Amino acid sequence: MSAASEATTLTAHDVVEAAGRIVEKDGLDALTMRRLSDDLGVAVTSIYWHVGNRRALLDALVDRVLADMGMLEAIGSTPRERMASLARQLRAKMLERPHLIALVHEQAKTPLMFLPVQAAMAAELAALGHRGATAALSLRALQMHVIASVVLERTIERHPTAQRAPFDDAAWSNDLADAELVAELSREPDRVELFEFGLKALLAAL
Amino acid sequence: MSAASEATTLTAHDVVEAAGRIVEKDGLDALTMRRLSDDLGVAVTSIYWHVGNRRALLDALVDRVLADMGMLEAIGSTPRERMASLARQLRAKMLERPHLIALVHEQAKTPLMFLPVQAAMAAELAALGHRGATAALSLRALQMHVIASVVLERTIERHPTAQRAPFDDAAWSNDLADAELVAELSREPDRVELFEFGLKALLAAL
DNA sequence: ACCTGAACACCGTTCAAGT
DNA sequence: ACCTGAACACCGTTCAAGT
Repeated sequence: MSAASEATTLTAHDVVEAAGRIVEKDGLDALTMRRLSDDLGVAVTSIYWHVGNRRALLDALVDRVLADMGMLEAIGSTPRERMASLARQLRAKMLERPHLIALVHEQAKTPLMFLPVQAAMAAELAALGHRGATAALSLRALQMHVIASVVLERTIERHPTAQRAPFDDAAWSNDLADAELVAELSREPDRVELFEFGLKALLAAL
Repeated sequence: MSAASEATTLTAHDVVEAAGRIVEKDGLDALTMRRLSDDLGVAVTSIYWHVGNRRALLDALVDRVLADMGMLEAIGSTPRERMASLARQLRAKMLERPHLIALVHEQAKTPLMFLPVQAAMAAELAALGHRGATAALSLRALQMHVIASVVLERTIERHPTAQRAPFDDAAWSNDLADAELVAELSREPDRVELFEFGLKALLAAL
């Protein structure tokens, strides 16, 4: 089931699979047509026969990732708890394959990742008496929070400590200086705490 | 003052300026060393003498953008109003040059754009009785919201209507279907409304 | 139907050579 | 100190040619 790269003829599916492995392991920049053809033990040009071109390959890859997302289950006793659990699960799922979700985001398909939980969240919102345009706005705010959390998390991960401030001292050298605040801001943020803070605020605003 | 591309010898500053114009106008992908050298009427290789390489050029460009951000002024009578005004102004400033802030974000320097307002926001938080770690968390949540808003806005702009759902029908074909919600979600979101919703929720959570 | 090699126009970058 | 052209190793892509 796993050793699929046999001597049998190549399929478009094989190409997308191999491309997915490259991106997941070494990032989008590592996915060149030549590297891909090498991994498949085939000439560069046969890739083009199967998937058209690089752009089409990325489209197919994004579709594959979206299809792999699967359904999530709301857990908790109150509507708000259940919505929070959905948001947390979606976030966790996205963080599992950072490079691939970066690709999805680059292709502006991030909202599609939210679809599997949209209906479930709508049910919870209905339980709170929200529907129509109001429910849509809440849904989108939650969606934006989850996506933002993942996108920013990935950014932090890429460049671990690039947080030094150029005009830091100048900006803070006034009477209002709060030493503990400044010290805290110079540390790396607790991402989970930050995610939970925004999540709680949004749910409370419903 | 503007016609600076005279016959005088080239400087690193000129190179960064020209690069900024290219990115601002045609996006990051349009910035190639050869295009840049053409714009400057110079051989490709002299670029390398002045700025090292492409990576260093991008770093310099990011520094320039960050330095150009300038200070903002808190407007409003209550601390919350003043913080909201700062967030709105920062967002507006970032949206002025989408391609350049995309570059800043790609280089993981987005948090640095928040520095000019950080001290001002800290003062407002102090007025609300928040300081230290609590204030830092609030600050970061606000920061995340502004950045997320801009980053997502840019994504939407790039691919105007790529929001069709593959398993849309299946996901929604249950008894809880809310026709108005579904219709609303198929429309483009009102970005300002979405931004204000999250902003209000975060400020209320303080 | 599937795969290949040769070729093209483009990259970023290096380096010896000019003034 | 500043600028150049030639050259290198890489890209994505096309196309005529093979089986």
